[in-house]
Amino acid sequence: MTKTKPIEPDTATDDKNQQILQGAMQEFLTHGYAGTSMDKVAKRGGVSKATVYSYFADKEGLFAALVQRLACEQVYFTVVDEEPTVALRLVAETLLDKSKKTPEFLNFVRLIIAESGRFPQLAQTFVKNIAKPGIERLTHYLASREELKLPDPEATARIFIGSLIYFQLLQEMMHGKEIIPMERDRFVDDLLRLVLSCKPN
Amino acid sequence: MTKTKPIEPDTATDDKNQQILQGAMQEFLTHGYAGTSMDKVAKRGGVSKATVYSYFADKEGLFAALVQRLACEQVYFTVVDEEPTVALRLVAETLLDKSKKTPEFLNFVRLIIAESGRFPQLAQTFVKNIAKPGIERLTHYLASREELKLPDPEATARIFIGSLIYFQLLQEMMHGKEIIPMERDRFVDDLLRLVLSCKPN
DNA sequence: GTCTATAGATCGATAGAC
DNA sequence: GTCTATCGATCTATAGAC
Repeated sequence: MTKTKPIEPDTATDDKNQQILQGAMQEFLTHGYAGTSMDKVAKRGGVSKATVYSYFADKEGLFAALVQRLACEQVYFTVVDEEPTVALRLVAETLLDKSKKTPEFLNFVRLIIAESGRFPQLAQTFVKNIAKPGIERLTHYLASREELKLPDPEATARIFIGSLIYFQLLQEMMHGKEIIPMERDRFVDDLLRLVLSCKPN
Repeated sequence: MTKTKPIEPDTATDDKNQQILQGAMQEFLTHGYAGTSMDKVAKRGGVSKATVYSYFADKEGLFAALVQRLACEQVYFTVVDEEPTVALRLVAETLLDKSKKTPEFLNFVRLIIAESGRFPQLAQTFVKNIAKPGIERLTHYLASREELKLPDPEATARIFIGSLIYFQLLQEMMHGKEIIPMERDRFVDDLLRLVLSCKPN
């Protein structure tokens, strides 16, 4: 903001670097990897194309840097230490609200899936930084609640999260809302019923 | 196969048409929409580029025609009329084996998700022709098995299918197998336990 | 009908001025 | 460091020969 630039050790995140990544994010999230041009990235970031290439080796390097940054920032959901009916419903609603509160997240997931064939290690970055921690948090919670008597908390955690992600995938990402509509609460109710009212034989 | 071409009314599916679509399929499924060039489509189909444009108006038209065809051919899974432990396990294993038996299917789902932002109506074609019938078949089965006493068969069907799709998405499509491994049977066992051993309070 | 050849635009990446 | 200008390749789509 200030015109006089304060003494800023170059260890900090560069200003232009952030500008470029910001512009790159909008382009890649909207048009995908192949559909994004370095010209538009430069224009969107308010710099010249040569400047982009002075900060990133090539298009792949820029894309990888962007995915790394987004994968570090985003958090799927958190689990509060309350009784299951409260905590699990909160997890479900957090997940289902995620695309409303941060609409870029839906596009980010779409982008990762779209490029998971051509950039397998970027998909693995997503799994490692976002999906895995989420599964582990929920697994830990389910295991800690002994009253649930779950024989396999990790499998149940995957079922819980997976069915919610699929719901979002079908209704929002693939625009299935109008074709196979279902109220959010109705789905969550049945999911909670399955996990909570289930006792091993 | 025969050299002498039999009298074939042009109402039937054209030969060149099929060649082009076949070539287009390999290219689009591998490289996505923006990453596919009409030159390569033509080369892969064994025709010239001008011929491609004589059969399809433009790149978007070709892509739409391909998705329409694939969405009509593919079938998610079928439900046999056996007792739940048998029928549901068969559904689960059919779904999880789908990508092994027809590896193009994984790429097809990836492509649909990848382009669901730019081609929403093609995603809806997928939902209408593939996802919705699958959900409806399983819903009908779950509702017909009164011993399950499921209060909301459709929601349960979505949970069942969704958790399986997510498993495939994470383990195979996003290459999460090595990062968060889980045996297929262990996951299916827990999913069946949830659905089968659950009685309403 | 199907081809070759090519137009016109845009791509990723770089050279050279400042 | 950042810019403008540009290269060679590749893109979608079409014109014109056969």
